[in-house]
Amino acid sequence: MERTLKDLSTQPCVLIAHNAKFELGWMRRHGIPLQNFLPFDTMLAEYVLAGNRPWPLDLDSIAQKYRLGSKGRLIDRLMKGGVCPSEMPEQLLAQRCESDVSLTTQLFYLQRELLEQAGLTRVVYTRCVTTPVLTIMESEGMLLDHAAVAAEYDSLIQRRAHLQTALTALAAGVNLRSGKQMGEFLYTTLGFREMKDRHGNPLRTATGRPRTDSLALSSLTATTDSQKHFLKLKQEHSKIDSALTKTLDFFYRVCEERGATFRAQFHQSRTRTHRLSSSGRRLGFSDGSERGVQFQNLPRAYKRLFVARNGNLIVEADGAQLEFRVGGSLAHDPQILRDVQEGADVHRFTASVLHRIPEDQVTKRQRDGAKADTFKPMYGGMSGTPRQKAYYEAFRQKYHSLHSTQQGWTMSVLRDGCLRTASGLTFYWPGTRMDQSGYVQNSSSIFNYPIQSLATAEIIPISLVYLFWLAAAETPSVRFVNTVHDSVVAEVPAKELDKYRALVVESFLNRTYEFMDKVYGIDLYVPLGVSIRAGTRWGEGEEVVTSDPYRGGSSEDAT
DNA sequence: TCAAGATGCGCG
DNA sequence: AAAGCGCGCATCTTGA
Repeated sequence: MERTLKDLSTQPCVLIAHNAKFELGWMRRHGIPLQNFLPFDTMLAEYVLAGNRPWPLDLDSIAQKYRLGSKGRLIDRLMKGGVCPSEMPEQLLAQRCESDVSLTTQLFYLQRELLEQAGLTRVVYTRCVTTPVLTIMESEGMLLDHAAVAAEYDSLIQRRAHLQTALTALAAGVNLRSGKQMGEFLYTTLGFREMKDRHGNPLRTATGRPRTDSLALSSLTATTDSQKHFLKLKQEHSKIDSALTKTLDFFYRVCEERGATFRAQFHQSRTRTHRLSSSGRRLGFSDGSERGVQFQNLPRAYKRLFVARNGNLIVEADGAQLEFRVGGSLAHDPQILRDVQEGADVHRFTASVLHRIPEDQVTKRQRDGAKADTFKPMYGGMSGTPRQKAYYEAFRQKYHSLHSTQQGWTMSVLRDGCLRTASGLTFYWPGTRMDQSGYVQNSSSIFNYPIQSLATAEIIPISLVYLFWLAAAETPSVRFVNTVHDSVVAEVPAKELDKYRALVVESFLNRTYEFMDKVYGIDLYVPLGVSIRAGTRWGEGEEVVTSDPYRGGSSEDAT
């Protein structure tokens, strides 16, 4: 007897598909509930087997690699050419569907063996259980506040016009957006001296052109008032121009023409560390332009332009110091554990070394300025001023267990060309060598991948999946709208806020510990923490930090 | 005229 | 000689 997908969706069911999010998206649009489907995604399986190797992930390429034959090219060409399936030869289309199903099935059986041999089955399922959640989240989109967007847009448009007039007077005929023209103007016409490294070599772009980005501009020594004036105007112009062209112009049009809501996609197989990436769904506008904005690099200052639907609250849950703590767990670093237990202010330590003063004399300004340096040495950062280097050295000494663990990773890559990490996911750096000075190629990536990967490709997705399904059962009117590496954003009715907060703590801490232990055999040595912020607009509201209540951590208000 | 590369800039 | 990691999008430049 034939059963429909809708029948199947009422009981637990494994769905085997290549790029399952695509199929799940169609099922969702047809009103089929997704909670009973466990996908096995052959694309994600291949991605997990690849680790950080850039293997092709389309079904055709994989089928060829496994010698499963190739699917018909004609339908592919028609699809690419934008032909609607209803216009395609029915016979060919049916053949193509059957061939896809057959290829995917054969691929599944082959991958199942390979994954088991490699100890990667659990990693694949961790990826796969995230897919239905992302499918639903992608379909929600995020809502802008029309009035707030319009006000910000008008003010930036005006300001940019003003800056443009002023800059044109100072740099007639120079295209402010052209690095080439800007470089000639700065370093030839105005005669600025380029930023140099400590050996006196100019810091150039990859192709040897002088840099004109904001960092380079702020390093220039302006001698005259008009030079100072120009630099100031140009830096402000770059910032405003980038905000307008990349973000606000799009927001404004979305509000005017698209009901103030826009969507993005999440990609599970794009990054080397297996964290997610995002890209915007492109929208066409009345001026003929077509553009999109992704969800993971929105300017922080513009979070306040987003609101929840139905007058609800926007709630952001954030993994506290996530990579630092996960690094501490992987290395069993007692100093990181102490820092977390005592709620130490890591940036204050940075500032005290940089400014050579005791920690209790560090000002807020010095502390904030030190933030950029704090975690640079965690991923192998070495270069900088003598004081920065002194700090990097101090970091390596203070967290010596972390550093020696990372060196151990580097040594095993030198020996084997690859590194198997805590989850089993393996990264490959073939041909890695040490040079005369003792510097190992790829060492920064080797320091980073195991930490970034466990933190943002395993821990947060699992927390998200637990939170999503707990909320579906207990606070069903909560709508999940975004996730950004260490955070989850949801729209929550005010009267359900307390209940939702409890679910966040339960999922980000207890359930995640349980999963990491049962599935991966990983006992997190440093407790995780989660901070929650709830407000009418995204990013507003008091932040409340919770450390693990069962591991001696404390609950405190963040400052 | 078009595609690919380079650059700059936003986020964690 | 130099050396934090990971992304996506807009714009300009380059080369065919």
